[in-house]
Amino acid sequence: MTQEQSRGEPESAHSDTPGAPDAAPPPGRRDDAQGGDIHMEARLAKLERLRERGIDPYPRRVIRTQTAAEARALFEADPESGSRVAVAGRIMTIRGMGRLTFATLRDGSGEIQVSFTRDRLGQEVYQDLRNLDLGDFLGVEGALFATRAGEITVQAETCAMLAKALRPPPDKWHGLRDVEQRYRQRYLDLLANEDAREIFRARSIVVSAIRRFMEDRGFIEAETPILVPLAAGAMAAPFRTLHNALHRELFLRIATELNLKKLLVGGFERVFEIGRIFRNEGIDAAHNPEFTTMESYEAYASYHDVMEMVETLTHHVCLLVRGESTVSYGGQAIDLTPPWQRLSLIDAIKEWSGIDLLDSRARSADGLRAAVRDAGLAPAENSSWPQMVDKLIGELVEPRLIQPTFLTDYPVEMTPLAKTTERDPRLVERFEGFIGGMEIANSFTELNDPLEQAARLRAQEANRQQFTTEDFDRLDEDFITAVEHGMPPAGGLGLGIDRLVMILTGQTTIREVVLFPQLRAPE
RNA sequence: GGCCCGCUAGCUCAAUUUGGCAGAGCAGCUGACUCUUAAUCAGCGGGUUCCAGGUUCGAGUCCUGGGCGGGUCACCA
Repeated sequence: MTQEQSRGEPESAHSDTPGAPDAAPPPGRRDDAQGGDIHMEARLAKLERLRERGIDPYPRRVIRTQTAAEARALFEADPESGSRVAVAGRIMTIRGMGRLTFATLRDGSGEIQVSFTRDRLGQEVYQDLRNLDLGDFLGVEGALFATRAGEITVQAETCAMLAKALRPPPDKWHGLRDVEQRYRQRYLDLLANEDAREIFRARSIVVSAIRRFMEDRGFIEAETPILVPLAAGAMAAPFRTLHNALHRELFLRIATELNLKKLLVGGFERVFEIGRIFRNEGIDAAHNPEFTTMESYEAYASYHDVMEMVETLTHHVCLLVRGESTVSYGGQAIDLTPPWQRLSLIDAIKEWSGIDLLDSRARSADGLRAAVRDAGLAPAENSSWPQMVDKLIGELVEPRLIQPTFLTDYPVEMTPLAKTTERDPRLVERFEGFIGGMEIANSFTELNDPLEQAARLRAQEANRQQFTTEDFDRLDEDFITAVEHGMPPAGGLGLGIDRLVMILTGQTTIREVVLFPQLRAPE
């Protein structure tokens, strides 16, 4: 290292060996589960040696005038100029050959090779290179040149330790494979695996593209409470928590729906929220207990308008992320170009199960249960009518909807917040959007009749009593009061961001698109 | 919760079939080397084989129980 330091003992002539290694900590082996081992001891010894040489391993100031990518571009623009640059990054590889050493630095823009020679740096500083390890952050200043092999390289004239790493990076060749460790220590995954970096870059693009798309359409973004006195607006079990000062039980929201609708009452005509919601249920390839949705509400629109918006938005985001309209998912080519297929739920179930949900025999829970059994499924003994419809959709319909499809017009029993259709009061104006056999969107023409809304939610409460499950919505009096003040007709939407990112990045488990997915507690 | 698979050096993996001294590459340490890029070459150190029992002369390997992870089914938007 150069800069201000380098007043050590002149090294004994022949050996390039720096300080004696016997100053290392006691050799007792330990392993604190993270590599508190020989590697860490060696690095701590090097850290100490740097300090003895008067070098701060964690300096406050950094001189960087180019990113790695900028430095390379500079050289490519004019290979003869010998431009001087100052780059900084993490040491990914280092190769010493006597009095010449090459290292590869990586920063946020990419990688660049740097070279050190004893001739240029002097013996003392060159010796200090022995205190470098993979993973350390280093700053290098010098002229650009191309090696015989053509690699653009910074010929170091000075170099400075920017941050010493005490633990080694993942295997530089194999990367990090252990799935659990990839999730628990995502930073190592990002460090080692370009694929992982790409997924989360794509996710960032998706979120920002959705936000811009909505803003361009005149929607304003809202942030509504996550801690709520009643978890309503969807059918799911909530997480509970306790507010100490209020001595009150609170819940984590399971949807942003009801508060956003209150904003419609308040006069905002187009609102959306991108945020985390929480559902206390099982964890699998398609479910993480906390996940991100974009919900939007548009006054004077219907679910037909929302359908158009969803297909346009999804296609737009796909183009931005992938540069084309198609994605490959689970070995199938999927084309997101609008318009997407529209399919009535009643027709879909009739076609794939033979059951006509509007037929009088299928209207009762017992009648439907018999029909579902005839269709080869095994509904639970006391399952409710909506639960069995849900099962039919999940087992027979959803897996077939690989190409983007809107499933439309659901039974009123399973959708308390949507307006009924004009031609059939047993159905509501609702659609769900499916891609790759996975639900990614849910939308209604919102129910704005306060009396009917209250009655429908009371029916949900009654069902929850009868079936003692969480599969029914709750009656939120504050929400009813708001609707009683008058809510404009509106089209609403819930879009699953995580699943959309899965589709767009070709991932088949949600954990690959959530930075820190929920896992069981260690130990 | 049921079933299946996995857990071996810091990392990635062998050895498990047929019970018989637990190995390699990378990383680490020592040395050589001025154009490497998974640098190379020589040498060295490094293991509670996830845990606890059991069978056996002998267990990484077989048996039982447990832990953690993954997959799948069930549950669940």
